[in-house]
Amino acid sequence: MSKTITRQSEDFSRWYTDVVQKAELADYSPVKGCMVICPYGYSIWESIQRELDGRIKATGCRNAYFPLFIPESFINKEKSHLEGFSPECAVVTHAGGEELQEKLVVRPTSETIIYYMFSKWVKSYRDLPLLINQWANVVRWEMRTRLFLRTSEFLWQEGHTAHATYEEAEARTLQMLDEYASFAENFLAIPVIKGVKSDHERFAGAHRTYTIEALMRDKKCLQAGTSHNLGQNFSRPFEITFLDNEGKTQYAWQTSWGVSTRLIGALVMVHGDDRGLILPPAVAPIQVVMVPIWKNDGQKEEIIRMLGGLTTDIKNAGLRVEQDLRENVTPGFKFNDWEMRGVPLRVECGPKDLEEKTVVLCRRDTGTKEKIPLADLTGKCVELMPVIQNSLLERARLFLKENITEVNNKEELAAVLEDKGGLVSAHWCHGHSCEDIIKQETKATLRCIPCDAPTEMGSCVICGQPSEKRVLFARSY
RNA sequence: CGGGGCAUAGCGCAGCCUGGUUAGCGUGCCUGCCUUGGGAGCAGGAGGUCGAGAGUUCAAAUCUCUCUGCCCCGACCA
Repeated sequence: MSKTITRQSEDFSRWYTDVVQKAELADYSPVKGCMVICPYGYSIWESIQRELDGRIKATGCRNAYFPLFIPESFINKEKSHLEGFSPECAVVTHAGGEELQEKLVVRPTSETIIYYMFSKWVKSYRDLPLLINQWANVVRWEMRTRLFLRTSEFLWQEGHTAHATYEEAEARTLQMLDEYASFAENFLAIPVIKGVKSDHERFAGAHRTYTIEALMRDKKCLQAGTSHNLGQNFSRPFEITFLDNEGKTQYAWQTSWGVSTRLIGALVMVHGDDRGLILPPAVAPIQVVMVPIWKNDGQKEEIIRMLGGLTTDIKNAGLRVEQDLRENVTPGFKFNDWEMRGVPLRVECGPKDLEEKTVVLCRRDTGTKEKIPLADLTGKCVELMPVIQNSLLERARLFLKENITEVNNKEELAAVLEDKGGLVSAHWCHGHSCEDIIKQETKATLRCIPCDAPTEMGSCVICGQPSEKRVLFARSY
């Protein structure tokens, strides 16, 4: 393994792969397109899970678990769902040494199997709303894969709900979109744009798809989460019906929503720099790392004792702290190593500090080093956590803002996408052919119709037909 | 599925064109010494079906053929 990672400016894509592997987030598996999530990477996922699971439950959902295998006929029940997913499904044809009577699809998403069960569970309007979430792995046989961003198997949570009215389902769809946006911004320090997908980019089987879009440091966009209003598209084929309070049979109105391990890829690409990962304190598995420095055995003992005391203090203050007592590597190596892993704060403690009753505190996000009196260390660490968290969010917000460009014609749109990159805000007629022309000519896709876009009369940058809102286009992952 | 490339130690590579001692280098790993305030140094050591199969030859990592796998570009894509 080489000592340095590729610079972002040199090759962002290689930088990303280097960081993911060298920070030990993930590794390539022997199975094509699949990845191994390493302990450090998995602890980030656990951190995401813990927080998001709490937020989801707070909205009234309960966790459940549905099978990995779905009867092939289930996938076939909803036409656009089938068309969307069947090309990328892994299918089990044999088991127990025999050919199966009905093939089993390894879930690419669980709408069908969950709604089969919903049809058994929902009988009365009193059973609604039904609010279920599951944490699971799903499989989609992608042609081109990238660690965390698109792998054949990935981990996610998928929420599935059933409601008595369209309005309730729409409200739940938007509620979860807001939860995701709030989670991304406040926990991951990733600012996002909330919006609606075009008909073309809509989830296979959905009535309407909402998205949160984030901008990576290479100015490419990433869909960081989605929330779908499914209408009655699934409740009809799966016969999820209930008797309303007038005794009439009604089909349920449904939603589904999810975020995945892709969020880890977003964390890397939104905050990272040439030294590696930068983790916001809220999500960081290790928030403070303690590095001892010594010249001889006498000092070593004394410094380790002092470090141990400080570590306990910091831990008791509620922070996630770890000591790096490895003896076979130098302090310099450790500095670089922990910077690679994105730990927000590093405490250096050596002979000089012992003498002066201080330590050196180094911030990962700014790189600044500060000499701190021993007595002030814990307080300072606690105080810096929200400061760093906020500083990362503000930095990312500014970057996002600076990289949304309004354009008013096709030439401008192409030029901005080519030279500046980022998101372009343009008028569009809602026609699929215009969307497609832009994709063909600029490789940019329609990311979303932003929820907060003001009404503004204009004309489609391709066909010139009237438009009431600007929408966002960008090249994306 | 179309175009291009690669396959030799855990990882990254050289050797192949022009066949010929015991297949080498960097890094990582192990042991010891010495070091430690920004990726230390020295010494010793372990580690190889040279992707698989067949052929040519006295002799194949090296030449020929077949197969397999992977990577890049395109096409495709929640």
